[in-house]
Amino acid sequence: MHCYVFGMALEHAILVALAERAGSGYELARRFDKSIGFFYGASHQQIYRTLKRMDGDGWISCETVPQQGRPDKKVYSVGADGRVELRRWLAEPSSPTVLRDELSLKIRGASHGDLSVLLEDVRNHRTEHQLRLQLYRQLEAREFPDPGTLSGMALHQYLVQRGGIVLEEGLIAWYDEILTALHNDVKGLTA
Amino acid sequence: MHCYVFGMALEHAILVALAERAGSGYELARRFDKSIGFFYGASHQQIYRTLKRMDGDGWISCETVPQQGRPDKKVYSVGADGRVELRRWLAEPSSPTVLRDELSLKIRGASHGDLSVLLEDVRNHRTEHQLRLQLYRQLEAREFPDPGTLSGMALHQYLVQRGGIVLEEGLIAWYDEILTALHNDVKGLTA
DNA sequence: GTCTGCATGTAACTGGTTACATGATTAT
DNA sequence: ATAATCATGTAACCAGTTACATGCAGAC
Repeated sequence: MHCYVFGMALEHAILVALAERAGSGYELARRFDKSIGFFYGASHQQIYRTLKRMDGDGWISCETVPQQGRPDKKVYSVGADGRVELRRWLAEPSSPTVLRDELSLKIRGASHGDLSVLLEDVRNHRTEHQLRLQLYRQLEAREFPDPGTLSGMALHQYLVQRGGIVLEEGLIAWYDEILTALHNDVKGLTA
Repeated sequence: MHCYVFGMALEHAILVALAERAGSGYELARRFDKSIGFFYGASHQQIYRTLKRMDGDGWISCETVPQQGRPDKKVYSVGADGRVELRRWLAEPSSPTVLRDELSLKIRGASHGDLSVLLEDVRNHRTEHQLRLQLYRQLEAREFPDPGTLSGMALHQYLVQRGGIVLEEGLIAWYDEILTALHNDVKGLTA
């Protein structure tokens, strides 16, 4: 009767982010809106709370930085214990990918509701993911103009970016398939 | 100051499942291990708890069915109020796709740990998703041999299945990209 | 004067995970 | 004997969401 203890991974996401570059809670929240956050979302409240706990555990340390014209900020950086924990966590088998997609559930239950409203929903999701894909491709072109030459950290960041692109492309192809199939289906029913 | 209230979607997943076919908590847990569950995971404890609440809310009703040689089971089915709620929920804009992938986080932080251990982890994930993809393709071939002729519920189920296939293919392509790139990187460093 | 950005948090709630608990039947 | 499948749950805990709360600076 074995049992893996997964979870509490936001701490590790923050550890990775702070190991790349020290930063404040606010700034981490911005970073989690982009890059890292696309694979691991987190709200600012969650981030502040977790930073406090990690500071208490001695994984990170905090320095208050006064600024002119702006509120003070607390800049956190990874300490020795945090680096040990990061290493430990990296060596651990990672938990399976979790996908939670309400839209696919609605597609599955589509016959119990209004199909045209649902199609509008699919179109909206498609638009959103199309925008995100464009953003990813822009970032890719700007930050990694010559992928063949990358190594180390830059290569790792590039590979994660690639994952985002591949997934978004897949989603969009899927939305198109849904729209085509259900559009034909609606026409077939009303004709 | 608008605010969408998302969440509590397991109830709706169960509503969709029970609208397809009435069933017990145990049986729903089995179904959530397959098909629906790939896009919306849920443990049996969660399912039992939620079924109880939904019964209390009058969305579903329960009938105890005695069996020979097996424990009694409680078979739930969707009632009138549940069907109303299902309709209401279907018309609502659906929450964005949530992806939580620890592995991509580890790739990003790879330089702070042992790369070969991480590559093993990527290989394991690849194997798991390859198996799942094979399963999906088997199901597709068995249940939907002639996709062009589908309509209604069968078409909707097929489309969700297609989403699974597209996503798994994307993930596997990504894992291969990672393995190729990091394998070269490791060789470059040790050479 | 109003909105956006910077910057930090608390409190209440909801949803999800883990561990524990029981007990019969069937197959190896 | 031992494990797997069928079948149901409770309790404690942990993680994530939503709402509320404050306050300054600079742009329009």
